[in-house]
Amino acid sequence: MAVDGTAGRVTRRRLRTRARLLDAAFTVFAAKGFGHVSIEEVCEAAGYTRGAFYSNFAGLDELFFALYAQRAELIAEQVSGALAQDGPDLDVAAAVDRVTDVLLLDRDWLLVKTDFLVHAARDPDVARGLLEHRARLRRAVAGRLARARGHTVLPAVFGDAEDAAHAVVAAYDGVTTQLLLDRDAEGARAWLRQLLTALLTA
Amino acid sequence: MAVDGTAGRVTRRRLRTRARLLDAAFTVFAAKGFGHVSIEEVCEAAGYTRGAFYSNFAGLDELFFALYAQRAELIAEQVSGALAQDGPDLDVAAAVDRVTDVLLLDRDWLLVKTDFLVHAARDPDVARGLLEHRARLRRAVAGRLARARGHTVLPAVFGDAEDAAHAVVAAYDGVTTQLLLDRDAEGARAWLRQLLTALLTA
DNA sequence: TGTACATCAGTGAACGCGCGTTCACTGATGTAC
DNA sequence: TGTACATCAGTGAACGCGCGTTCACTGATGTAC
Repeated sequence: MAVDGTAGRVTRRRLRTRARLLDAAFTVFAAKGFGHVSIEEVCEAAGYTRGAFYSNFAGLDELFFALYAQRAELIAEQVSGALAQDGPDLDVAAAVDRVTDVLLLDRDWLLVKTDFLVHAARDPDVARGLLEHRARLRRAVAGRLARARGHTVLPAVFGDAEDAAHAVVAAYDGVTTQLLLDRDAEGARAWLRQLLTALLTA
Repeated sequence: MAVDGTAGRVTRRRLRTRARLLDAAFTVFAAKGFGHVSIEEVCEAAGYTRGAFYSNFAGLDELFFALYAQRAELIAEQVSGALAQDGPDLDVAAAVDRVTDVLLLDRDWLLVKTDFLVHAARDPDVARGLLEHRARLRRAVAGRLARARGHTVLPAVFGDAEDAAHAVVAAYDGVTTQLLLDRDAEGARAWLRQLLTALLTA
């Protein structure tokens, strides 16, 4: 958006190029990790020259951030969808299964996400953005738990639904770490289910 | 070790150089992250020329691995120490506190560890090594839990002590993720304590 | 303990490559009539 | 719908730097007597 308030004319062609660069970047970043990726590699994978890259992004960091933002938005929508799917008093177990499926399905995403975490851990500004995204997901979970409360389950030692949601996120992060190493997606899902059950039932 | 079985004479000087390179590497890796670090930077931080580096390591990967192995060994010893400290029937809470202190104290270590995780996630051979290290820690925890069982606490829905130890590790990993982002070490410790309490008591 | 010698460890300069970054140019796209 | 023109988006070559890697050399260290 320019200073005068116009969007500055974003052509179709530009959007397509940007999208292709982002898609290629996802593949390359997942395969080699941010920090082992050159602009040159991303361009080659996308089928563009480096000039095209600089016409769309200021550098690798900006591309990486855009990539993360795009995918994170996608995931957030899927999670919200999975949580909203059933009525107010249906059991939590089914919701847990659906969310678990969304979150642990794509190993490439887990890799990129962890790369981003480690990047954010060294830059407070980036960290702030990531924390906000996490807070958004957590609130969605908390809302769902609050809705279920009194109907089906009895959360354990946690004060409120926010606290319990925090625990859910921690369990998810913990299981992610294990999954990244042992590549056992089936086991991870079962294990996350078991953990959440232990945490969310009295 | 040479083929003839001799250790090939490791001089004092060599040991010192190696140690200094490793220490400098730890600082530099923690600050910038593996993948944003050049051999040149490590050498400069350590006060050596690049030739010295190549005289001791084949490349950055080898240095990084050596660094991880060294520090992981240190942590493992500290954890074992913290777990063994009290008698067979003292409460788990105190042990939890001590272990928590060891594991969440050094942010630099958490950064390097996560870098290593993300590296291992892309290389099955490296992953195997890391998984073995984790298994060792987990067994130490499981042993401690088994010792306590019947005395003080009643582990929850987990089948055996191994399972419960697995949950402890997951909780630790989950809290680590959060701590890397919000830098709230005090909160992380309190939170890990709460999580472990929720997981390990019925 | 002291000296002479052999070997080792780290130096520092040199080479070259990969790639980040820039920019004049051209073909593609959008707009006005 | 078609044409002419203006602007934009991506091309590809060029430049230069940072740094990985090598290697002949020298000062440090260890050993034998």
